[in-house]
Amino acid sequence: MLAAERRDHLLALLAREGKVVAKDVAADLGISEDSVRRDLRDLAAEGLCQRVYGGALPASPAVVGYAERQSVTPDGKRRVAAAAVGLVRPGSTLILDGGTTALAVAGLLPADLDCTVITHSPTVVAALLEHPRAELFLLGGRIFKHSAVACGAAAVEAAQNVSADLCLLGVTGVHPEAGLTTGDADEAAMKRALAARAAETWILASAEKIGAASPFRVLPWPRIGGLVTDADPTHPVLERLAADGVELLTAR
Amino acid sequence: MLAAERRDHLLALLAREGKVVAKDVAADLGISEDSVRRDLRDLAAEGLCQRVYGGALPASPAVVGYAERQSVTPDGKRRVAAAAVGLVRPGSTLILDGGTTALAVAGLLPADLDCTVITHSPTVVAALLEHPRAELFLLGGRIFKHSAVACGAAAVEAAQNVSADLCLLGVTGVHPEAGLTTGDADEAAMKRALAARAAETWILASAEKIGAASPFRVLPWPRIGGLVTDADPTHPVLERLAADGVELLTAR
DNA sequence: ACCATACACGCAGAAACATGCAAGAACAGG
DNA sequence: CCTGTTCTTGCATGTTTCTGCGTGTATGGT
Repeated sequence: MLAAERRDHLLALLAREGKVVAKDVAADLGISEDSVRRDLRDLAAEGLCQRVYGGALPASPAVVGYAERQSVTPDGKRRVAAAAVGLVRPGSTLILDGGTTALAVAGLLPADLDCTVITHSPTVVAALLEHPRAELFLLGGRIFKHSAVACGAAAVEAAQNVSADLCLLGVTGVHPEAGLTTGDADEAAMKRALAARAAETWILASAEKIGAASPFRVLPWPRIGGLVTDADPTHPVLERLAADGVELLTAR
Repeated sequence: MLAAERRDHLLALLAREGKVVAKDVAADLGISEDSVRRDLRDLAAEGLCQRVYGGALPASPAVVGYAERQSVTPDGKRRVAAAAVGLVRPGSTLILDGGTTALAVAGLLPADLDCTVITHSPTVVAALLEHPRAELFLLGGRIFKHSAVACGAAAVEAAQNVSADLCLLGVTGVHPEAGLTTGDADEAAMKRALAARAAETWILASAEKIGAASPFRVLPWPRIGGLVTDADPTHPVLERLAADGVELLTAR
């Protein structure tokens, strides 16, 4: 049985039965419960299911729809997201970006987390609906379909009215000269607006983003609180960042 | 039986029966009363139910909305939604409410529909992401979790800046004296704001809503363009509406 | 005021979980 | 074809979480 096959089986089971019990599946397929748990954890990180004690339940259709359009969330993003979760303090206010990495963060936040989450991503909202103690605030605006987030003048303006302790931002490039970059101008403007409204901004960037550059700059790169990545800390770009006083959090 | 599943079961029961008796549920599911009590205590702590001696009652009428999201869209709502789709003109601007009925409308809109959709529901946005020619505008604000839509002052204010040709609004009650009603005050205010920004407002109400009344009024009922329902047009409430000049569209 | 029932609390066994580790398979490069 | 590497998988470990039971207390009905 291939790993991918197992994943498909779990998703199919989830769709058909409405739930998955780790123990039962393990027995049915003749594999260890650990593997099932590992698979479920990965699926949950991609927003394709909701992990619960003993197994998993279907995620909200909105999240599944978005997650399926993306390719599988690579391991790097999952690790980065898991590390970033540690930055979130209970009782604080968090600005959470859109995109797969930020979505993975949302999926990995503890279910009973007591904090306020501000986001411009409908998908992140959907992922956090089941968190009873999380207060959600959605920044509206024109929807940029490619990444399914609100962008444009209205969204940037809406962002002016909020303040937060921490902002977690995903980018597609972390480059010495270009700074922190992304692939769309409106999106870059929105990310910039978000970063400006938080006391501290941390960047989420899996290894393949380090040293890469996209067309539009979000921020000149020393202007951030820290960076979460799974890349080797000895990477020249990261060493230069560290020398500039940017805190690095290495995900493993 | 998973713990999370038990919780869902309790919420569904609460929505369907209007109450939960700890002893009965324990016997039905073959679990100890302590577990049921523990679950109810947790749910109450999350504001999802109201704990009473012997069991629990729904926290607010809005909880019904929450439970509805779990189950499949009933046939009546689907018929109403299908009929409402016919009201949407290509090239026009549409304000679409949150809630299951409006979501069903979103799901039934033709894939190549060329129009602008304004909504305060992240779920509706997710449903329309695959419509390449649809321009989406999301109204942000504090998320009202029970129905997963943006509400509150910020959302109402955001609504002031849009205008549309048609507004499709779901309500939970259509009553001769109470008017058009829903289960939450903020939600009612939001729906009112949406209706005010459209040239014409149509109400979506499946048969069980006709003659029912919820705590909070959205609009006094003659102030609408039309009503889509699958109820019998000879229903006294509908006849009175028709006499007041409200257009009726009967879904079959 | 009395009694039956519901309840909260603490406890202990059981189940689920995360983590580290090692054996094996798949893979890439020479 | 061989070798070193990476990835996967199952197992062992310790930890956390859940659940049912016993005890004593609170509540509501009679």
